[in-house]
Amino acid sequence: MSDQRVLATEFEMLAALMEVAGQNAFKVAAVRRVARVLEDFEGDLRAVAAEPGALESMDGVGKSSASKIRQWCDDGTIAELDTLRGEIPAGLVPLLDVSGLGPKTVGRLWREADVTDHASLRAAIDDGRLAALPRMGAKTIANILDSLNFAAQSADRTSIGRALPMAESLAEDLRSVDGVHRVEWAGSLRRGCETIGDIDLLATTSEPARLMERLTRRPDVTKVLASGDTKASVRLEAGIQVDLRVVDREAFGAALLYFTGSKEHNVALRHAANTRGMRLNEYGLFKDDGDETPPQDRGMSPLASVTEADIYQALDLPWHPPELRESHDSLDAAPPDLIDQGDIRCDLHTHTTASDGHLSIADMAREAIARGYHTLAITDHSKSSVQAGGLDEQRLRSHIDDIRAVDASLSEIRLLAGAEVDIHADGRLDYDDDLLAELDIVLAAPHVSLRQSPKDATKRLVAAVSHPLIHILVHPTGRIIGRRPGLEPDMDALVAAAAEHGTALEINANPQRLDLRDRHVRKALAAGARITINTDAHAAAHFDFMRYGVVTGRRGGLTAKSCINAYSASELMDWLDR
DNA sequence: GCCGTTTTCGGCCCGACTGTTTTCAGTCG
Repeated sequence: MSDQRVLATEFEMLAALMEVAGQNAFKVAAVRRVARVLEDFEGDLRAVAAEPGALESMDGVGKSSASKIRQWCDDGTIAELDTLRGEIPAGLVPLLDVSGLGPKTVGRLWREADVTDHASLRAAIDDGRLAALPRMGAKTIANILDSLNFAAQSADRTSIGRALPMAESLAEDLRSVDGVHRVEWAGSLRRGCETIGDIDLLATTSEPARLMERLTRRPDVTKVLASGDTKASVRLEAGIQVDLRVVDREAFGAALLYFTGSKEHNVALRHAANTRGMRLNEYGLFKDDGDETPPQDRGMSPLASVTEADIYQALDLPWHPPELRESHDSLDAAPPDLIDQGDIRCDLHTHTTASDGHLSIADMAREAIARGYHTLAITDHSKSSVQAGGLDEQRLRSHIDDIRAVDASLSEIRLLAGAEVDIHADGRLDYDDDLLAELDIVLAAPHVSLRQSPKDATKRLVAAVSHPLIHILVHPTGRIIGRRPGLEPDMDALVAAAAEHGTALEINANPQRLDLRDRHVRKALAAGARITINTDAHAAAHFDFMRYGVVTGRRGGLTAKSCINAYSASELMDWLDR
């Protein structure tokens, strides 16, 4: 793992321990912010640390954190963190993730009931120590126990590939309730994050009670966590939490903005409002008259509230698409004109029954035609991918003939004969150049040796993108979200080589991969490299993964102009032949 | 701990809901 990733988890741990120790919440938030900055950092951290003042010039990093980072670079530890680790049991930190337990309660459990981890918390519940504490009623304890049991059997975050279809079906169900005017999802799902914590739904209706009842009485609800006039929270069988808020129609934009987040974007917006003599909450943007009582409770009319765009405009800020509302996105700079799914006109990475796909060449072509594409590349695995039925030289030659034959029979679409060629650990390719030259399109991919050192990975991938016959480096790191981290090449070096040699970098749209990831896309674009978004389809339904790739591109600031898939058929052919 | 067209000190987003309380602390998003 890279220095900054390791250090980010150290700062995250520092923040958690400070919380349990009862330290000032703003300090904790500041430390946590540094963890995020480190998480997002791309480049050579030690080089930056060695340059006087460079760390301090990063947003959110001050003198104290800079000194901790340098300390860690020098001797691998942070004194303050070591001290806290010595004082506070490590087992308390995971308790912060148990729903309903916050820093105050965890601190109390530790100091007043000798709780040090999950197991001792259960023991304290069993032997009645918890019930003996003030403000620890039967319901509170039952909720803690329930959360403990839930946490024990479910993953903490859900892939966007699972959450988005779920949100679509929930929203459809709720839209059918009498009186409902509108239902939309917000939160990290709307921002297109690769994993999401829970599904946030926002609704307008003339009959809130009816809507709340529809959600809380769904057959797949396993627990109702909260249920009020304007808010309900439930847990579904699928192990995911759904929050539903009902808002007034006139306040929908303010509410959507608020519940979409990110938290940091909201804070920045509210700050912007404050400096302009205004006050922003989920009911609208109001003139700040200094009165503590919320303006909407005093019958004040908002300056803006109906749409998100109204609010940005009233703040004199450019509108930000949800995908560009993260902590690292600037509030003042006008966002680029992001690519849309409608801009996508081809899929350049797909598989057939020749290797490990489920459909024939002709069936794949039909799926692509149904999606309005002008071109489809058939790119089965190369010989080293034995487990995937990779093609040896002879089979590939006959596969090329098969693709050309089907292509000749179709007028609606152009089929490209391609291959997804393994990049060996040392950077060599799985086929000879003579054979690669016979293909219309050549993809290179790392499939094995995904734990090699960053240095070796960089060498390997730079060799691939520098090869004159390679058009695209696909799923460049080989990561699988939540399962394996994949390669950690020097992205600066990789995107620079890709830009220099005119090789495109893929955003693999499979929601388990999303590789390149959003921040790498940003880097690639800054270096002038081309991006392509492909589904890696092995079956008909996989063509629909495209939207996850598009949203990842959008999070990286991708425009149609920089994306190969938005080219016309002739532009694409020119690019392939260059 | 961080930051500055209010500020180098004194703030730091703000409201809903729950549970345990007779007015509010803690958590969550």
